[in-house]
Amino acid sequence: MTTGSDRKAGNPTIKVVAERAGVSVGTVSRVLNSAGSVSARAIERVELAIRELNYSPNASARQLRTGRSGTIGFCTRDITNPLFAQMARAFQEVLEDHGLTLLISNAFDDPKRERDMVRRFVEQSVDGLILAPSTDDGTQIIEMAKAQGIPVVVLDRDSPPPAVRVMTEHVGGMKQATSYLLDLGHRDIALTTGGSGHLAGRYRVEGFRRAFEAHDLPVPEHRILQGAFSREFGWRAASQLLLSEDPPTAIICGGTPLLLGTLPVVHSAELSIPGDLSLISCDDFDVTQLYRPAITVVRRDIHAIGRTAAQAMISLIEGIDMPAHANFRIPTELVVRDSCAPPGSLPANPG
Amino acid sequence: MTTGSDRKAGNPTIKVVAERAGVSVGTVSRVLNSAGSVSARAIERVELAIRELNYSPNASARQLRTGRSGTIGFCTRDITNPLFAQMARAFQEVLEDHGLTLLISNAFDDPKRERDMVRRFVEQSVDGLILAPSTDDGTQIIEMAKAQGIPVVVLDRDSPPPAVRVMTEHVGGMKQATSYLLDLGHRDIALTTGGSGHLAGRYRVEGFRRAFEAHDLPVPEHRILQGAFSREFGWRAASQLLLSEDPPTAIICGGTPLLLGTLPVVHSAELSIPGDLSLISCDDFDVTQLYRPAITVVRRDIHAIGRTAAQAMISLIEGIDMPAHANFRIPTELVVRDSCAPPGSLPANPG
DNA sequence: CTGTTAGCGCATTCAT
DNA sequence: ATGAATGCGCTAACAG
Repeated sequence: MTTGSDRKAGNPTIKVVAERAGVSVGTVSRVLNSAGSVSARAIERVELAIRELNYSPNASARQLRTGRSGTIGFCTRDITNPLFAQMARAFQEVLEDHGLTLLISNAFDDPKRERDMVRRFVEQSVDGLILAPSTDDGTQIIEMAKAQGIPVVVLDRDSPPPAVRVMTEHVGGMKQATSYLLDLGHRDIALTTGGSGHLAGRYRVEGFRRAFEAHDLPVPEHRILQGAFSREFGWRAASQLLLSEDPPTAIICGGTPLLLGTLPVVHSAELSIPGDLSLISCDDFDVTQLYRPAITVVRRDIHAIGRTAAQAMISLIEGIDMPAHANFRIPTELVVRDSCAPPGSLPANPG
Repeated sequence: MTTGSDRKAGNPTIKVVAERAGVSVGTVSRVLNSAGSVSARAIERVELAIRELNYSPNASARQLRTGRSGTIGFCTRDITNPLFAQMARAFQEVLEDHGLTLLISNAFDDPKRERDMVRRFVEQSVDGLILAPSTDDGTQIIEMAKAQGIPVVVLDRDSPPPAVRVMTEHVGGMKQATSYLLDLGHRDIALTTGGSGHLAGRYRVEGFRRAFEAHDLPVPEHRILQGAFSREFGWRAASQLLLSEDPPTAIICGGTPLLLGTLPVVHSAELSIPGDLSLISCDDFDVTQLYRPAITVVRRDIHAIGRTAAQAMISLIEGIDMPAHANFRIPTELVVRDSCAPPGSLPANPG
């Protein structure tokens, strides 16, 4: 006996249910959708038939007919990143309450795949799309979705209207983190973050600069390393920074993947934190909380972001009036832990 | 101007494309599916029309007609868990090569939601389902899917045939880890892991026991804490273990969430690793690699598991003969790092 | 309150 | 090589 043989068992259709219940398909459809009025007796008989047949309506047919699917697509850059994983959870929490199902897909940080996934979602007639495109090219994707009249919520990224945006106060958050280091006495601070194609990257750089300006200090442009929001780049940047003749006394990592790339370099260079190097990361997940010393972070409420985005989506779908280019801004908070100290607290790296 | 107004822009249909290209819908369909034979000239005209109209076929209609959707559903217990997130990536890698799209859903560790999600997937007529049910009750879910004739691959869990299973060698892995500790001189070793409703939980306990038996030592049943694969339970178990009069000299955490729950307790009890306590975890992710001291783990190749499962799925779908109850077993490997030492290496916790 | 019917967009069979 | 016609399962409009 082999598997893969008995495909297409031919599930019961609404017609079979109708026959079994001794009513018409119209009536079955009405009880299925709690629409129109049906006699208690009919409801009972239909429900019985449904149970007996283990009937489950064919979503394709329903979608074809109604144009709606009851699903929302979320296209992540990398589902492996806790940022997106946690957001997905938050989305789901509110979408569920509205009978919507979240479908998650993973673009591997590849713009081409991203486009494919969005197209898939559109073809599947999702009722809405939550996007966090990997580059500003993402605009194209957003347009694509909107051209189909599908409501779009965009995360941490600019977007042509009408699309609702949910953004983080990166500028303020980064300015606060940088100022904190400056106040501690650091002057040689480095920032590693995502590329300029990313709004989040640009804003972080902006906040970094503003802190120096507010302190009447020159901005150390050469300490701004802007590459990608990847572990890989985090590693490269940290290597360049820490393995040089003249390492900075502090590093701010503009995202968890950057931190994950930085830590191994810190370890292999046998640098102690915060003795040899002060460290701040953006976003607060397991590593930052459990690492010893615990890492100071610029935190944002992922859950709040997720809920806000999902709520906005609901409003869009339900046709509730909403400013064409609504823009929700989520604040950040500096969580001070043990990874920062005044520079030179301990003798520098032997060598 | 408000959003949420211009819904249902009425995407072009195959009929519109046909008119524009000056051919029949049948011909358009043929070029769309590279089926039958079409003249080069017709192909050209159709493709042009498609581009001009930015046409994209309606998946619902296609699915309704063919019964296939080109999608595989993956129902995770918790997408926030790197285990599932990484598996998802691996699935995708191979599915993509076969033109299949992975749809991920998140069950929040709730069997009821799990059932809902699977039902959703079935209704959406996914071509296959990859499941890792949260409890043995999951059997019901699996049956549900199979009743519809949908190929199912089950991860780390028993299942009634026909469903392909991909399992980890938990018994051997745990036995090896326990033996390692035993050989180091530990006698009071605790194991925290998921409940008995989980195959992975049962197998780990089994391996733990076998190690003691192989050393002709009595099995410390009272040190086996079997609850859930959650951070919450990890925390409770560790608290009970470490905040007692008589703490064990070593703990094995049967999964990353357990470790994440254990670490905070270790910190607040001000225990040093491996001085006061030796620690081993199952599965190797960021925390275990980057934590100082780096944590010894029972590693399994998540990527291999994912690829194997996806390959099996492809075989099932393509109707390739495969033993009805095929069972792939994935080995584990003990990665020794710095979190274990002989017991009593340092004076115990003051008190 | 209920039955009948048209048609959603597409793949496919049968002619030609 | 192509066009015409049929029906996948369902909802919604209409008639009764």
